[in-house]
This record gives sequence, C-alpha cells and structure tokens, in this order.
Amino acid sequence: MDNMQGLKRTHYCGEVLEAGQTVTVGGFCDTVRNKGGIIFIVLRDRTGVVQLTFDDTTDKVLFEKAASCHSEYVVMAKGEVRERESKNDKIPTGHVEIYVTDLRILAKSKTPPFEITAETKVNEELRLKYRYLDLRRAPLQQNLILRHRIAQCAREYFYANGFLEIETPMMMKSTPEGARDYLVPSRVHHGEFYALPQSPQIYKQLLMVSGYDRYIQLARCFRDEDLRADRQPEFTQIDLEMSFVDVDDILDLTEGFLITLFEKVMGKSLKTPLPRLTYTEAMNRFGSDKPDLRFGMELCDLSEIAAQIPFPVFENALSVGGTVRCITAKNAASKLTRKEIDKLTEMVRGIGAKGLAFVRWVEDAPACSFGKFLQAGQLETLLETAGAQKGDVVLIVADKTSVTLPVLGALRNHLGKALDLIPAGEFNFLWITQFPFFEKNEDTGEWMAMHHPFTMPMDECLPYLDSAPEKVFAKAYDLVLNGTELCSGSIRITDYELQQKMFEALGLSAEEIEAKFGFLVQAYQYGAPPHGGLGIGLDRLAMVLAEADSLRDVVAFPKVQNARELMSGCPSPVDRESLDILGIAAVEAAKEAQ
RNA sequence: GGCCUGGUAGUUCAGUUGGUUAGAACGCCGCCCUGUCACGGCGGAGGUCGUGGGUUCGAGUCCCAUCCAGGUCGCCA
Repeated sequence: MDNMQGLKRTHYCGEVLEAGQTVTVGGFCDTVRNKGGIIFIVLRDRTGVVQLTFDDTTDKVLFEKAASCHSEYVVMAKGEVRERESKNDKIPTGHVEIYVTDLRILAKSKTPPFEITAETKVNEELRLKYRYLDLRRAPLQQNLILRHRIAQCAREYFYANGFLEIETPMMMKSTPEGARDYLVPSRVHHGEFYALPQSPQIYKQLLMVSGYDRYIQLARCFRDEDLRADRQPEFTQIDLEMSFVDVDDILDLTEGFLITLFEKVMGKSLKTPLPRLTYTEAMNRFGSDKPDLRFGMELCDLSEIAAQIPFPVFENALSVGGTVRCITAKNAASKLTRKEIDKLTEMVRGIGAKGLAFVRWVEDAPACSFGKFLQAGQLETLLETAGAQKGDVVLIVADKTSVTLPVLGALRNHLGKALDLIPAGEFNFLWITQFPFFEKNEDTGEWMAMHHPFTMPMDECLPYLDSAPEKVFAKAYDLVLNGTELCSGSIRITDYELQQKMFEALGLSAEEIEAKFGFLVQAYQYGAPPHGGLGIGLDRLAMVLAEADSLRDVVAFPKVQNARELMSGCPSPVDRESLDILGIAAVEAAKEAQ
C-alpha cells in the first residue's frame, strides 16, 4: 500500500481542466478499462469523474500498478492534463484526461456487494445495510449536498433577518400529550426519565419570555411513532420563533425565505404571495388539509340533487347530517374500467368509506351504479352539477362529512398519480390557515385540542370558547408543498388567564396543569411578549425539492419501517450491568430473542 | 396491532400442471487486446431457492407457521 507523501490534491475530479495543467486528484476507482497496452481508470469523487490514462511505453512499474487497480480502490494520481484522442460528450470532463506520472494506491477494496452506479435496481434493504457504499452513488450525494445548501440558505437568511441561533436541550421533561416520547433513563434518579424532544416548542417559547426576540435552530426532533415514506423517528426542523408578530408577519418572513431558497438553491423564481386557503376551504375543495394543487379535480357537493334520489346509501348519509360529494375524473372512462373502479371501491373501504357510487360516461349511455333509483332528468342534473361530460367518470361518496371529505381527498390523490395528472418539475406551495381549534372525538363526543394547548385562538373567536367550540378557530397555519405538509406553526397564548381557560376547556385539572406545564405557566406570569413561530421540516423540504419518493433518500443514515437502522442494527440489547446501573429490570423477551 | 406486495448465484431477474444436473444478464476470477467510455474476445468459479415444519415416491413450485423488507390504515397534540 502506498502513502500520499509528496502529493497534495490540487483539483476535484469534476472540475473542468485545461490541457497542459499538471494536476493531482484523489478518489475512488469507478471503472478500470484495461485494453492491454493502455489502461483507462475513471476516478470518482463527490464532484464527478475524470479519466486517468496509462500506457506501457514509458513506465512499466506504473503501468502494472494501474493494472492492479479495481473498483472502489482509493487512489491519488498526479499527471498532465491533455486533450483526449476520442472525446466523450456525455460527461463534463469528457474532452480531457490525466496522463498519469505518479499513482498511489491508498486503500484497496473488497468487491462491493452491489455496483456503485448512479442508476440502481438493487434492493434497498441491501443498500441500507451497506449505507456507506450506497452514499457513494451520485444521486444520494447530490441529495445530501442539496440538503446542505438548504440548511446553509436557511441560516444565512434568518441570521440576516436578526435571528439568533440558540440550542435547546436534547434531554427534557416528558410530556405525555401528542406523539410518544423517546425516553432516556436516568442513572442518578432510578425510575425517572428524560425525554428526547418531539420539538423544541416549550423551550423556544421560553426564549421569547426571556427576550431573545428572534430565535432559530436547526433542531433535531424525535417521535416514537410508526414510520412512513415521509416520516422518520428522528428528523430535523428549521425551527423559529419571533416576538411582537402576528400571523401575517410570520407567513411573510417565511415566504421571504422560500423566495431566497428557490433563487439561490433551485435557480428558480417563486411566485408570491403564496396562495392561502382556510382549513375549511381546503377540506371542502380538496378533501385534505394538505392538498396537492398541481392538479384540479376538486370535490363537488351533490347533496342537493342526492336528496331527491331514493337511493338508500344517499338517504342514510343525509339522514345523519352527512353529505354526498364527488370528484370527476376527466376523460378517464377508458382507463377507469368497471374492474378498476372496483379496485378503487376496495381502496376507499380500506380508509373508512362504506362504498363508492359512480357514473361512468362512455359513449352515449352513462353507466350509473345506482341507476335503478333514478327518475327522469336526475342523472342529467347530477352530471351537470358535477361538471361531467362524455368520457368522464364521476366517483361519489356518501357518508358523514368527516368521512366523505378525507376519503375523496385520498381518492383524488390516488387518481392524480394513477391518471398521470401531476406535472413533473413543478413546485406548488400554499398556506393553510384558520385551523379549527378543537376537534370532536367521534367515539366519546369530547372536544380535543387539534393543536398543542398553547395555540392562540383567533381574536374574534374568543367569545365562543365556552359556548360553541366548533366556532373557535386557531391562529395556526401549515405550509404545504406538492401535497406534503412542510411546516406547522402558530401564534402562542401569552395571556395567563386565557391559558388557564384553554387548559380548562381541554379538561385538564389544576393538578394536571401544574404537574405537566407548571414551569411554563409560571414563566408566562413574568411578562411575555406576543410571539409565534413555526418549524419547517428540513427533511421533507429536501425530499420534495430533490423529487425523491422517500425521506430515506435525503437522510444520511435513515431508519427503516420498524425503526431499526440496518447498517448498525440498532436498537440493540445491552448487558445486564448497564441495565443495573440504570435500575432497569431485564426484559425476558429480549433475553429469549438472543 | 390490521391489510396489501415482495424474498431463487455477489446483483437484477426467469423458472411451465409438483418431475432429469435450478438458467440468463451484469458483476467477480484468469488469459488476450494501445483509444476505451454500457469497451471487446475466449475461458472459469459461484446456489442451504429467507427460515422451520407439513403433504408427496418426489417441493424453488402446494399447505401451515415464522423472520426480513416496502407501501398503507391505526398512530403522528
């Protein structure tokens, strides 16, 4: 094995070089093409590739060394840049090569378990086990570089706007509301636990009480809940909080960041102001509080005409105060065959609907799943209300409003993908505002806080706090990008009396308030400026901007669905002694699993 | 916890109604080749068919259980 004594890297592989330069590069051997009398080695680093060339006319020892190189060997090479005899237009450095005079093999490599190529069909499980090799692939490197640039842009923008970066604790008090906490046992206090933060929420609010006025942190957050493609148990938020602001101030400043981000990182301009929909409007029009606005297919209310039709499904829904609504898939009759609609029915049953009624308008005779209940003219009225024409398919859900809207929303998303309605390369932001303050638990009939209990109700809703919870809306807002919830925030309650009232409205006893939030409630009695903030999901933002399908593509070392990390295998059992120190009894099941 | 999908050389896949020695491509190893760049030519090695049971004269194939991975519902104030 060689060392790099006497060599100093002068260039990255992806830099475009000029003939005549003497350069030194380092990287991984991508491919080694040995033609017998001439050897080409494609050398790769995070910036790109460059071709190293050797021939056997000058230095036999050097040539033999080049011949001994294999994929993923780590080498440094010094040589003279020259124009290629045969150029390759497909790569940026394809017109030059480095004619090597000094080659150092710095590390050999076993044959990797899969080929390190940009495009890959290799099973993700294997790639995650060898994550450090997968991360050598250009697409993942590009994603992590993009993520870095987003983070850099965020820091620069918010620093320039007077924000201070302040770290908040990773070990904090467990608060049983909301998501499940990851717990950290205390060695000093057996039987007591820290929690990893689900978000720095409480601390950043206290920083406002302390007068720091504008705070930002790229905050690691932890939630012990099941994973999804867009949910990892640990993630990063661009977390901020500001004093002396109301909703619009925060939205405007955030939009300013997005404009800068798109200009600097994506090289695109962003149209602002971003659209703002109230929660109610978003639910009614798109069946979702995070609608994807890259395509239409809005929901349509058919309740009025449905009330005239003696179809038991409609009658049942309307009789319990429900609703009948539809979406219309334009020109989809040929794709959405009867069989396909059956599949959709199966799908909506899986998410809570009892079924799916439809009108499939092929040729001159619309086929209607409830045709035998129709009287003359009713189908025409229904189709007209739905805005349907020949070739369209109208998909109808009749149920409680709380079922109908989200089911149609999910169906809309499904069809958007299935019918290829979503344009590529488009970034569609919108704000969702005026969230309901409370939501009713369908089973118990109790009103629960939709957001955390420090969220400020809208000023005009304050009179209804006790009398009409359904009329109370929150100074809370979400940012949505292409159907993904990117961030969430609110104006916080700073008034002690109002905070007490909120806790009471949520059914918390004085003892519970004191035990859970005593320190916070106390803090707010010493003068709290009005404040609010939000947290932007850095991982999700990177995922959408990278046009990746999963957070795993923008997180260096992600966890899989069961929250395991396949490379290291964590979580893992610990020895008896470690548990004893922490005062934790061994789990029999864990022993048996050994 | 529920539902759906998948697991066969290092990798990606094929494998007929259950029937001889489980195939291909890429990768890997060896030899040849002075302009390759998806290099080429010749030759070669490489398999506990996820695991454990069962049915059968006979199981990659059928049945049961289980593990792993992905998606999704519940869950995520």
